Amino acid sequence: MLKITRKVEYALIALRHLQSKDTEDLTSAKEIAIHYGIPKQLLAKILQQMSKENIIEAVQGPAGGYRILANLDKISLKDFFEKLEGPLGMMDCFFESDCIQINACNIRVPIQRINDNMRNMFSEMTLLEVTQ
Amino acid sequence: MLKITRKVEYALIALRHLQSKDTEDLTSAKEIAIHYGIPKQLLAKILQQMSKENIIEAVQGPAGGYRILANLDKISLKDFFEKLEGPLGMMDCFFESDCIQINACNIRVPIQRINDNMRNMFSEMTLLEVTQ
DNA sequence: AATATATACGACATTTTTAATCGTATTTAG
DNA sequence: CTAAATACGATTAAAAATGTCGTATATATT
Repeated sequence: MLKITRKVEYALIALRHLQSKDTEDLTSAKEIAIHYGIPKQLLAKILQQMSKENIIEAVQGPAGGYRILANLDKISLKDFFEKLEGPLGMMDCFFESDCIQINACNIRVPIQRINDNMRNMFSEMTLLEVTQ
Repeated sequence: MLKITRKVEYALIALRHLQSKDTEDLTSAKEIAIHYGIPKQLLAKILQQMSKENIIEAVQGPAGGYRILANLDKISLKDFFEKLEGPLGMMDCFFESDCIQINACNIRVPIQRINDNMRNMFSEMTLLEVTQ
């Protein structure tokens, strides 16, 4: 539990790789996939998603690829996680209304507190801190 | 991602329930299971595990049940999570040696840093804060 | 214009993890 | 002796995460 997904892991690896290149340089999904031993199609989709979220920029056609678009210093880890994986919550009941409990759940409030701490923590870290 | 498991959730609900009773009182798994709509056998196992970890105490036989044993103010959330779910890490590579990466992983160190922050956070919160 | 190589993306399949159940043994109050 | 509780290994079911397939589109190069 409390794990990040491979998706986020691959995204971070790719970002860090792009970060190490010159600003205008394009890097293909293939290059990154081979370099780090990541399934190519899977990585491609993740890069596409980051492109949709305007974190990176995609250029099509041969000799195409991706490069960093956003200012990574301006994106919090919390926002990054939520762009890729949706709302951040330690329990599903924070998003869905179909709570299993018959009686009022007795831990929702305290867990909410922990959750807020976690969100704060990730709000205070930027993507740049992780990728540089 | 970054979710706690049902196991931990059920454990916290049960602890909070026990916490609300008199110190010497015994409460059966059945009572808690019915009260909160939790599968009884599953909850029983979780209570047994907490008993093994000396967080609660079990009394067998009819009219048996569980009551709180440890000082919940002395158990950090980190320790509690690890007692139930094993070592806390955002990526598997912190425990297992079979990293998928061909080349040296480029994000291990930065992720380690995030991970330390998370562990610190949970180290500074006690079980009592969640269950009272 | 044809070709090769790149991104784009929905649908499907597989694998892993989590959650729940089953069956049986043991303990003990009444 | 019996009923009601805990103890626990083995198995099954469900859910989530991970990976693959197939096809469409864009574009630089020849």
